[in-house]
Amino acid sequence: MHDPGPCQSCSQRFNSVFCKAKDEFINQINEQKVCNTYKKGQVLFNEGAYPFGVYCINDGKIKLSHLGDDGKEQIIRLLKAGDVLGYRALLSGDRYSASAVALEDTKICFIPKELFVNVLKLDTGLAFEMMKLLSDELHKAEIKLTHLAQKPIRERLAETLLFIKETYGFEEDGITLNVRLSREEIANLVGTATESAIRLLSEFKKDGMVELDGKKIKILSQKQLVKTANLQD
Amino acid sequence: MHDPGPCQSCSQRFNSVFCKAKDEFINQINEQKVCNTYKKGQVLFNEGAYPFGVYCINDGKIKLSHLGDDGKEQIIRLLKAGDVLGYRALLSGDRYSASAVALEDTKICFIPKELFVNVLKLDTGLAFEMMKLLSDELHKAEIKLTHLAQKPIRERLAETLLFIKETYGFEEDGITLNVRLSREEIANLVGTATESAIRLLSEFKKDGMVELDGKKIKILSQKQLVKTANLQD
DNA sequence: CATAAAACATGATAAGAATCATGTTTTCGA
DNA sequence: TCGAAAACATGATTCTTATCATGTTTTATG
Repeated sequence: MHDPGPCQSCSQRFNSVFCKAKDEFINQINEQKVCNTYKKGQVLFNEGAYPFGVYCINDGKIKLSHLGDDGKEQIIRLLKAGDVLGYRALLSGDRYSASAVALEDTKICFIPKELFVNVLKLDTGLAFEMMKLLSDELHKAEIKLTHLAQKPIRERLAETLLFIKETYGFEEDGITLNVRLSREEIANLVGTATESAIRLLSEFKKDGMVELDGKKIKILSQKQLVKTANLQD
Repeated sequence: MHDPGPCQSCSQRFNSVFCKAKDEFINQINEQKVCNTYKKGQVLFNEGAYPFGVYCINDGKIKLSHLGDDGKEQIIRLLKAGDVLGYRALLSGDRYSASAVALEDTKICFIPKELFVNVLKLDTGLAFEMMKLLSDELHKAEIKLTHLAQKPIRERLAETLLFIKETYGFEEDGITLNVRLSREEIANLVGTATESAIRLLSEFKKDGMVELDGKKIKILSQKQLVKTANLQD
């Protein structure tokens, strides 16, 4: 349990999809929210479980991942403060299709399903924000899908490093990725074998693109990384 | 130009996402819709263009595809009568991220952006249907993404054939897939090289799972195909 | 109907990536 | 702080898949 204070003055108030929700509803959410702290590695929800609401990250980092048919993890999204999760299953009327696990100690507020749906019904602006969020996620998924189908692993790893940087940014030094991921997690993000991810990271190091220090990854040449990723736009 | 008659009595009235829209809005859509016929191979819209509305398929089949960074097509969705397309870009406020091409002669109604957005604002039920549609598509994309990352091509081809069957069904004979796709298109759906798709289809034939007659594909053993696809659920 | 172009097919080869094996380093809990 | 387990690293090998090459069949079009 933690107390991030009222939603109205939450540090993420204008970062999340709720940014445009009417004050009236923000007040309601504030009254009904339940806040919690999750330790690194703790599970918010598991694939297959029923959703009872949505989660709003106040501080910390979360990974969302599927289990493939042969039991291998595929990380489908990385989430940070201000991000909302759990809405996909809820809006589909499904069970969760992915598990959510904290990548570090994370503060999260839970908003019950009934309230969320009710606010969504009454606040058109929020509904449109939700549709935009879903559309954007769908877009990203389709791009990723195309890259998985068409790009070699070297390019995808470079792209993944850039994606991690976009998502979590750098530490104060301006070059160290601001998240600790295991090599296996990086592989499960790229969609490859752990050994391949390790090997290619070593190559990237040899090529002077990154510096490796345990789980710390420093980006030495973003330019070269972009080139290696071979992105069109 | 074609006249499918009024939306109120459209054959797809209760097949599309508009199934639950209020009569009042169906009337408005009916007044403002513009219907058109597209010949096989004709383009509805191109990746990069601005969306001016959404399309509702009255009859026919459409493929939605991205161009990968190296110019290779990746088919991301197959659409049929009752399906709506073009909403992703519109709701994101983006340009189209995919092109839409008719797989056969297709009758389509166009609904202008302003009307669509307006109806979405006023009809909560429709907004929720849209959110459900987007969530379902996102779910499918995430599953496909996982399979692309983790499954061998043989399994993915089997899965693709089953997917085509789910989408378009069989012809009157009950075994021939009710769509004509080139081997290249099948490959671009699976995410593989054309030659690999051809080769594996031949193997499937040898194994007695399918029968091939030009672009006609007959499913001889769906059971075996499911097994080959190695699906969990 | 003839003919060119596109699509299909199949073999050979090469490249990419997974898997297996083994050793080292780091992490974490008793 | 010690010891076991997990994570990391790297080489060797195998398997999968793409690419290249060539020939055949189908399709479209003047």
